[in-house]
Amino acid sequence: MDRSIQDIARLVGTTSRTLRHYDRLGLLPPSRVGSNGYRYYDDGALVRLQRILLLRDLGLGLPAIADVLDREAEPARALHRHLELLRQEQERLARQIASVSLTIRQLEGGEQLMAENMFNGFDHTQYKDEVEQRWGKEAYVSGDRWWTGMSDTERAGWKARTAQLGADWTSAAEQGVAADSAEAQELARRHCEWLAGVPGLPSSGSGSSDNGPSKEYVTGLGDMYVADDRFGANYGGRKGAELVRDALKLFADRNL
Amino acid sequence: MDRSIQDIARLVGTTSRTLRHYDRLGLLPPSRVGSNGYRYYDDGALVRLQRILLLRDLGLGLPAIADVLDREAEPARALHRHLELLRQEQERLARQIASVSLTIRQLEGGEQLMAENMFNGFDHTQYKDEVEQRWGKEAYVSGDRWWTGMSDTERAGWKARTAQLGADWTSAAEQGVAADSAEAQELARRHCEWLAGVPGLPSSGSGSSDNGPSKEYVTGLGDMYVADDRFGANYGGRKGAELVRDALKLFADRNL
DNA sequence: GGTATAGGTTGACGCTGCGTCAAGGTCAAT
DNA sequence: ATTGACCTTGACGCAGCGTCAACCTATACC
Repeated sequence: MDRSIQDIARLVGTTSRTLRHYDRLGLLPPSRVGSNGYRYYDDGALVRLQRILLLRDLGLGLPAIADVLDREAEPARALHRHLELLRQEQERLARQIASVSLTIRQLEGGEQLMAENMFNGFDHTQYKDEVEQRWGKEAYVSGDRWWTGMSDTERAGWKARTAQLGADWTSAAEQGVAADSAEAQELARRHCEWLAGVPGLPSSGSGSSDNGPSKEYVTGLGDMYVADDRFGANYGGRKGAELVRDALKLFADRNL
Repeated sequence: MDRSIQDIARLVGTTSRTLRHYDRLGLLPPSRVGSNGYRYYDDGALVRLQRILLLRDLGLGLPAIADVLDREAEPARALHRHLELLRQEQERLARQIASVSLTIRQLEGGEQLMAENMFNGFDHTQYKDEVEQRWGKEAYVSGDRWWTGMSDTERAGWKARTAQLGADWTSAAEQGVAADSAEAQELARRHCEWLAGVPGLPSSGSGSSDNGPSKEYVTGLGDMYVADDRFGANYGGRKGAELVRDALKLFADRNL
């Protein structure tokens, strides 16, 4: 009545290695072990194996399967939890697919679309004159190289990260957060951190630990946000831009 | 101008461990390494890192990212391939979700967990011999689609027929009908007919008009009914299961 | 100069679910 | 006895780092 490990494996369409694996995990011990060490499985073990494989096909992990089978935990509850996970995973995938599709469209859209994207995110070249005036030609050149040197893909990613910051600023502005509030100051900190990710900006300190943008740069940037509607649009309109400017100035005064 | 590993890591929102990992993979070597072994990154490295993280967020693996960045392989092509993978994964997830949902509904519908699943063609195809080994996963998939693709009325009808068959087997067993009796053999015929309605089952005829289940499949199924109490429960307990098994074997020997 | 603190370095294990050798016993048949 | 099929127990590999561990370095304060 007992069957060898291979017999069982072929019967259910798996491998002997898997069965040994399950044995070691304690998930499916053989019903009998010969004096030679051979594993033998009876019908009971076979049934258990079927259950295991069924649950596995449903996507449950081996520990979860052991839980359901051994502790008689109500399968429905476990499956409900599992379903939640699957749904989340599916959503994550859907978002990823959307991102990839968007990126592809942008890539294939050519230069035109690129320009629009650049403007949408943070078009450094658009402000060539201002940047040059304030920070000199080198700052502009290196910044421009950085930006134009990016592929469309990268620009899209930069845009995405920037968008999160913009969204946070916007919601803060809508909630009437004060510029000197902890929340706004935290946003300001993130904003500076984000700025530091842009190479070629004038740095305040030469030390490695403090290399954010300079105080002047940050305050000037805030002014620019207010002065230029295109910037403000990314931060919740005029009110948002003013919040950004004020919060940045406070933050710069205090920390830079 | 160079920044330490921690600076860079915080800048882009990752960890120094990750950067070391990328270094070891050759994906992102530091722009400079101090005599003390410290890694330093310049703007170029920062840009590259941002590209890496963007592609990673899109779900690409590190080798694929290296491909895109180093070999100047057209990103669009790589992304198209990647998109294909993502879509497949999403479909797989969708099927899994459908399966889990179905299982939950069945559980909450009140009856045996695995039994009905197996009837649906989910799992009992695993009782296959070597020749039929290529069935299985595919049977699972098509079985799932078959079931979830049915309308409610269809499902109800199928369930009713299944239940009727079970009831008839049970009453036959209770009346002590013999496996080789005309009555039991008629039930066996109905049983095979019913089986033929489940897609993805190994068929006896390779291309013939006779596409019922194979002889081996039917006898194996009978063995399973006896081996597994949950099946037996649908056919009047152990006695019922044994009747089904014996009758099926006889029928298979004679007619398949 | 000593020391506290923060940050740097190179290993190396852990996690998931097995696939895939490697080296060597066992069994049934020739 | 030999062959060939099957069995056993390790142990590495994969993806992408997290997480110690053990041990330098840099900076700053007293």
